[in-house]
Amino acid sequence: MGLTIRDVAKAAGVSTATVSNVLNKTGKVGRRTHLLVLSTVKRLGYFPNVHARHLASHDSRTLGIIVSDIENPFFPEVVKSFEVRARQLGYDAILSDTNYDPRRTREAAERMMEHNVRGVAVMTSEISLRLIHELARRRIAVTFLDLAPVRSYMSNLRIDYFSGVEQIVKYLHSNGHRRIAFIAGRPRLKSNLARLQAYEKCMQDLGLEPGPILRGDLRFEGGLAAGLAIAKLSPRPTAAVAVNDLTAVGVIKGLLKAGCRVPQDVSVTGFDNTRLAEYSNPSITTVDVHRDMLGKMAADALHELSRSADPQGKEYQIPAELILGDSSGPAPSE
Amino acid sequence: MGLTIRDVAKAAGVSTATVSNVLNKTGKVGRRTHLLVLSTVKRLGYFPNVHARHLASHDSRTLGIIVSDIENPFFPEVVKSFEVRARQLGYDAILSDTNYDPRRTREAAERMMEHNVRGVAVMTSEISLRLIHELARRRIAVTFLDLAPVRSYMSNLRIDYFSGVEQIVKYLHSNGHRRIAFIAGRPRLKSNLARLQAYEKCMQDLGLEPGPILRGDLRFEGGLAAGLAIAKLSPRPTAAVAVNDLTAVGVIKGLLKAGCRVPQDVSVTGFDNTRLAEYSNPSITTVDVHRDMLGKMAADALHELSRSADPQGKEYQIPAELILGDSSGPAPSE
DNA sequence: CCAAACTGCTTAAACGCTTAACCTAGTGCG
DNA sequence: CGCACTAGGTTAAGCGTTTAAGCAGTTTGG
Repeated sequence: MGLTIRDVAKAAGVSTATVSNVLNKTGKVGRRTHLLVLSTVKRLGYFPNVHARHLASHDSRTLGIIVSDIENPFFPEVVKSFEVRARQLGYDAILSDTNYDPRRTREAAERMMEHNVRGVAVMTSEISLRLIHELARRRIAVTFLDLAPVRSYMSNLRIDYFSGVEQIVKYLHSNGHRRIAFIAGRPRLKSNLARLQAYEKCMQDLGLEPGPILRGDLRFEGGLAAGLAIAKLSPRPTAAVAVNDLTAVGVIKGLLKAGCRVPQDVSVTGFDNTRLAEYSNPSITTVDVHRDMLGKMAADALHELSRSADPQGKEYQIPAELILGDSSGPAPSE
Repeated sequence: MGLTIRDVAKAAGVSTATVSNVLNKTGKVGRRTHLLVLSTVKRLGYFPNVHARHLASHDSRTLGIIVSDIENPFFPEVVKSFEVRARQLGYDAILSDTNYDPRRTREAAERMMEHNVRGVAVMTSEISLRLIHELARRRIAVTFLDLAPVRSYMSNLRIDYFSGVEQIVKYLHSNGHRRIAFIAGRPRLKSNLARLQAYEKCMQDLGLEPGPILRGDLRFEGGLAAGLAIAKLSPRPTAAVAVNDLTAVGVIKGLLKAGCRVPQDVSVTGFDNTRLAEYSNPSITTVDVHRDMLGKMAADALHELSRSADPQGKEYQIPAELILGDSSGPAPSE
């Protein structure tokens, strides 16, 4: 139904190959013809058909990104910077959301294969080994978030959770806090486990006894319950380190509901530096993991992998940075 | 490089047409052969090439969605429900983010044309009339959000802002509030203007004088400034209706900073029922505009438009629903 | 001054799939 | 029995691009 390259060629009085060469900027076309073709394209309102282009060129010039939940405030910024970077590098970007569901994760990976992507950024942990192999077999570059396998055609983006947690704990310690609680997430998730372990290690390094460790759920509700629980503890912790911002918001609400002031009675910290941290009342002391950088680096890593002849996987470190908010302060004097 | 339909056909000892017919469930293949082909597909790990499929079938079976900013908490849920519904209807879905930039909006629309989408949901106001015509010329179905043009191949999703604002104002009125301020957004945006006009109309209907009307910016900062300003007004309004949740959070913070209690001194309301409303401290009284429904209806509308022979545009109403939070209460006694 | 190299274009063969047209048995029916 | 159907396939012609190969005409270098 639409215009084809043939229509443009006919209108400009050249061959389709010439039109193609102009549009792909191969530099094989003379200046006059080049301009003639461009103006014809514009005049007719022609847009090349992506499907035909990919089919003929054996190259989709597409990168995919699979996230577990676009509604999770962690991801939109990652996705956005990924797409922006992909576009800069000349790629089309497609997004799939798995909703934490392994079946949907499989479908997402299959979609990537159907689209013949050059690379895919996997930012979910629900992916099976079988799928990873399947991707590798097709020479599809992969970057993972926090997962381990640095192999051929696979790179890894590693957020420096340890440093992030360390900065929080040291900051609290230097403000006089000694009883520092931790509100954990789901321990199955590697990124959660890393934070918990970092917390334990840091506490020990400072000569403090870790704990209490409360079980959260990465969600608001878990934080709320933890906040209520902490308020009732005796001796009460003077600080609570939550596994992420959302949980921290819950903790704060729980504490307030139980009559504790934040930060005068209890300091609370979050993790991830989502918008929530800024907009919360009080704003939350948190750790920025540079989500924008994360998306950009994922795209760069995929570009790198898919380009070189010997695609050696790499490990990328993403730094973490303490962001002070109003939810933390000096420990109350005993 | 990858497997082709020919490989599958050869391995199964049938023609490529048969494989194609099996995969497309045309029902033209016998039971035995059907199963044979399916098992061969599975055994080899074959996935059809989307580009070849679309090229040959003259049908991309793809729907697009253009949003202004995926980081804006309004959109992720819309996008998600759009994609889920699109998948249910058998479509692939692609997303473009314009970042409120007209140039990027044009690029997004061009991307949709390159992908030969059957329909596109335009959820941004930065789109030019020229582009809309261009889409119409290609028989690409379009659904807009809050924009007017219900024409051939174009439908419109209209959020019932009036009812939403009316519910808020009436609720405040019934709680004794008489001086109700309004924190506006950018008046150029139709959706913002609609809320402002609804506010003015409702106030008049209740025999109240509209105002003061403060200028916000749809953002946190604008709300903050407005909150500080309201605290200083004399006589001070007892309630502030903000154009959206984010602004409401700012207003609350501004009021608190200026020493006003929320909701004891001033009630504050938001709009959109984003996560923020729930997680804010205090939680915000707001209006739910059913974002999940919005995405689903957009996909349905596009499906409808692109399917029928006479694609008459329709108007869809999205209801609005008051959600009570802790940021509002009875007016203080004078 | 001629072969070689370059410039600027055209021709035509893919790419991996769908689908219309066609073929071959088997089946039902008057 | 003969005819029309049907069920279950196959063959081959595209779909709208890219790109290798080719081909004039012009420039370059020894």
